[in-house]
Amino acid sequence: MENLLNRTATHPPYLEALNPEQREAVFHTGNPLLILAGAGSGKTRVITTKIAYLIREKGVDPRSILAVTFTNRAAREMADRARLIDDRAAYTMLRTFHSFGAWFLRRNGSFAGLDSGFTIYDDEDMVSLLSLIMEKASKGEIKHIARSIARAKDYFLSPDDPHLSLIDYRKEFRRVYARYEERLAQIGNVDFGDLIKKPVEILRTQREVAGRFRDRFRVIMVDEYQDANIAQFELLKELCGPETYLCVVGDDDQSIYRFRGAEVRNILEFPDRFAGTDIIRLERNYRSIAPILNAASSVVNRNQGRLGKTLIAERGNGKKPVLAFLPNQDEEAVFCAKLIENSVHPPKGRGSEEGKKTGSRKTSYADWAVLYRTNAQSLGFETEFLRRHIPYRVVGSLKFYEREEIKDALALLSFLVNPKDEIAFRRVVNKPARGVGAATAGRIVENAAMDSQSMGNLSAAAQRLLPELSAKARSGLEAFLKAMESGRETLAPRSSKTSDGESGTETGGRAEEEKDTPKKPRRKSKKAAKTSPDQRDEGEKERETRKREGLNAGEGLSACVVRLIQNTGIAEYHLLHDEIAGNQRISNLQELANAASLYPATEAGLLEFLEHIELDRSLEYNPGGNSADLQDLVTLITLHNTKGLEFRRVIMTGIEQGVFPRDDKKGEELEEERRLFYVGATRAMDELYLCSSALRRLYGHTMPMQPSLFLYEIDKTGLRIIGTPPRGYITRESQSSRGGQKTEVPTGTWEIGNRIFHEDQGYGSVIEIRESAEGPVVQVRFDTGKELHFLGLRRNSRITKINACD
DNA sequence: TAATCGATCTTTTTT
DNA sequence: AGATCGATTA
Repeated sequence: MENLLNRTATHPPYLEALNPEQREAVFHTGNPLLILAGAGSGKTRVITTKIAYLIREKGVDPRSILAVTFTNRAAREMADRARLIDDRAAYTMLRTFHSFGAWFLRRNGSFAGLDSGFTIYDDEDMVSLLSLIMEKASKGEIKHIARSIARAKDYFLSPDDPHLSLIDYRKEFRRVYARYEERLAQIGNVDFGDLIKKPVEILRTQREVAGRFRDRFRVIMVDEYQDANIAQFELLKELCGPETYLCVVGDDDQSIYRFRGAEVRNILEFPDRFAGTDIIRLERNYRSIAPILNAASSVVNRNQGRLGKTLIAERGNGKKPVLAFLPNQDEEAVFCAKLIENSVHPPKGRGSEEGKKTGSRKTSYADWAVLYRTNAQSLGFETEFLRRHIPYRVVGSLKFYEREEIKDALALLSFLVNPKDEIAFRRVVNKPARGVGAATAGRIVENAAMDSQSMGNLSAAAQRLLPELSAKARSGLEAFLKAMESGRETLAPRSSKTSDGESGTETGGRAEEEKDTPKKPRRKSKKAAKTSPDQRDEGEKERETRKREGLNAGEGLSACVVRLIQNTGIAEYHLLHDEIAGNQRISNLQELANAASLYPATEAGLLEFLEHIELDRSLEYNPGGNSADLQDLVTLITLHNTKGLEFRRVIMTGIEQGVFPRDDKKGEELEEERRLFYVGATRAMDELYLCSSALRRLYGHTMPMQPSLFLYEIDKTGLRIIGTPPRGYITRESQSSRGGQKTEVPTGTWEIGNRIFHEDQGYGSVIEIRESAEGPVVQVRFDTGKELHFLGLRRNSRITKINACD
């Protein structure tokens, strides 16, 4: 078949660019197709080309194509690239799994007792709801249960499922989960898991709905299939009828979301689940030079459970990856900064030579990415980069929306669209204090539940209860209700009974498409979650007073936001409540209002705004001036977030045992960490740097670190090693059987001559040891010449023994 | 009733 | 270091 395809006359240029395997994947029809696409093998190109090909060569209606991704970024990129080939691609439905689920439920949720005006609860809301159910439990327990419930939904397990104990074996789990579901149903909202689980349930029970969807989507494509969880697999199964063409793309070596319920099993067993599956492998890597690919592969090759594939480096040979041993995390940041500075502004004399090596291409900040395992690690790099004026952006899910004041404002908005939202109501009804305490709030909630008339409407219940309350509570509650009403007034009257009357008949079907397609209010609110400290100027003062008197209401929905946060007193509350950060909080609220201005001042617009916030919190901020023309930035990013991205030069940091991988990782979890390493390393096109520090501040203390297990799994001859390797690294064979072996420096015993590190004093040596009632006292002479005594066994000691490796 | 202090505990990844 | 919890205080 491949030969045949190759011989076929001339293809349009957009197809000419493909290699034979890619072309085969694009042309494939009929059976289900599994594309095993290694890192950098051009899978996005295949999917987007395939969409375009189906539309223009096969006459497929773009509206009958559904393409699902896992991240909003991937969805966006795919849409852009497909549209570039053929603008009709704009009419394909290209969404994340969760946004597709939300879209589905807005139209068909009534079959699950869901009103179209639902909002989506995030993890924090989940915890709030659970704490109402588990009154006596600690926050930790509640969080644990919340995780279990989320996981249960990932695995498509309901409270009555016999397999539930596989998720959480505790007896009460089933009961709590059931009550949680009940309560959530009463409120009329959904959590993340529901966005997948509920559509499956509806498709299974409503044959007519399932029929309509199968009718509509004749082609379904799934990107990053290795990240699909069981519930998502079930959703695909329900969407696929006998006529549906299903094509999934994935790479088992890049499965890094197991902790979130992703099942590699899905991809491994795909051919068994979908009869007659054809498999196409894309193994030509166009991104990285061979030495980088070798290093990445040699780590992931240690894994047991994988399909196994061999990537071919189409770009050929090049520079070996650099393995840098640094003394501590501050030096690590300095190392990165210098590396970047030197490449962007090469020291004179060496510049031309450097230029030859990397080709004539000029190096820019944007060529660089600094990768780390946990978000917290970004801080050190930010500090160092700020100091050196290295422009950077931080990519990650933004905590902006998790801030107290923002959550408060969102709760007000949520309560406006869904007056049954108990969580939102409880959050803001007594904020600021209005004399409506938890007891009164509880009464209102109960009353709303009892009374059949109000159908759980808390506003109505509150209104009704007013006469029975104490004078203080009454006036407070009245003020709250009035403030909510004032917010409602800013919204255009519900014109044509928006979308909630479509009980049943509505489908993913015909005419409502216009609003799903390209327009979408883009432009992100580029707000820094952290603000650079040196931002206070004189103009600030003036703005402050203006804010004190009233935030400026822009157009659209922002009027609603502003009205609510003013009239409820939430703005004032935060201003007065937090002496230090009050003003910051106000400007955060203003920022939220600005973001809202992009949406129409209608109930539908408000829903859209809320959904957008829940479903896409990815945001990046660059703390330097946010002048739009400053686009040449270094990228700071977690390993997880890099999937799908590529950079010319990548620095992977913190490759130490205990950080990456964490010490408690073993078995399947350790394999996932290896895959994470693989993902990170294969982002690099030209240059890869691996950093490992001897000391790291961790849990508030400076800890001695050992190189990551993964560094032992790479052949040393394939690396260029700089810095001082710890004892043992050079001599130890690269072997796989090193796992679990602990190599710590014992702190309990002290000898004269031991090298130590003190968090304030720096490095030093033990010069004397005495016994005391409280254990050994060590006398240390620091390299600065200073001498101090320490209790050698104190657990929270600020002094740390280190390997004398230099 | 709420704020505050100190002791104690837990440290990921994200739609 | 930061979050969280309990007890104590105003």
